[in-house]
Amino acid sequence: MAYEDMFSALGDSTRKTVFDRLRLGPQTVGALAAGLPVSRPAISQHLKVLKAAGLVADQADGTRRLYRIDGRGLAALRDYLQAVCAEAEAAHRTEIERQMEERRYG
Amino acid sequence: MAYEDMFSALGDSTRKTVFDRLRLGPQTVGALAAGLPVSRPAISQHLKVLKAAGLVADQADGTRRLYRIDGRGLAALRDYLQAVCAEAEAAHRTEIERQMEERRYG
DNA sequence: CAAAACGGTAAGATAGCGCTTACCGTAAGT
DNA sequence: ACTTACGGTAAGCGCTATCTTACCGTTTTG
Repeated sequence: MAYEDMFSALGDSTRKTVFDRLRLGPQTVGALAAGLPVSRPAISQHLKVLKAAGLVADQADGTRRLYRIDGRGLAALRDYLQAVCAEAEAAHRTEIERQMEERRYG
Repeated sequence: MAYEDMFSALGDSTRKTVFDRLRLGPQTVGALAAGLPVSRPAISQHLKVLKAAGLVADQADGTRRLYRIDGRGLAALRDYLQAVCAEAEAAHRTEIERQMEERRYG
């Protein structure tokens, strides 16, 4: 399940922080690691997970490697939540309606 | 961070399944456990996590206890993703524009 | 061609998560 | 009042995720 991979990826504290750093713009692995209290290899591993989940994309730039947020994966997750939200809201409305009905005739 | 708790909650396979079951309507703990390959206490623990994350709400009904999806927490998460999405799209647009500029004058 | 910069991967240690069984409290039925 | 149904909590165990250090390949630089 792809959605689950995304949720799981953003569910880790360090990974969520890396993701939020990338919101400021594309970053190299070293730059990301420099601002966090974990080693560079750890960041590499986290980026691998985020990439597998479709939340970030990478691009070679010499010996460096630029990582950026992948808007497509993000949009997919947003659409999923939007759908569930609409569903829940509809269920809530019919529930309210049912209670009104109950009060009138029950 | 509340968003992180939500992501983490939905990042677990069993918990995501429980959540999806609740999309069909309010359910008791026993009913949820009956349809899954884990014990009832495990379901209780998962529901506790989902509740702490603000994704589900519970309501006593005799000795039973009805769990339902909490639309407010869900909406908050959706809004967060919507904001990040808009941000990423804006960044993407300015990036495209920068490249066009580069091609014209660079 | 040598050296340095950058980053991915392997191996291993440790902490935390998810599961189970056992137990307890509370509410409903007889 | 006794029994049954329902569900939350505690204790313990195994597994996986995350971290570290060590190592290697690739690309730029002197």
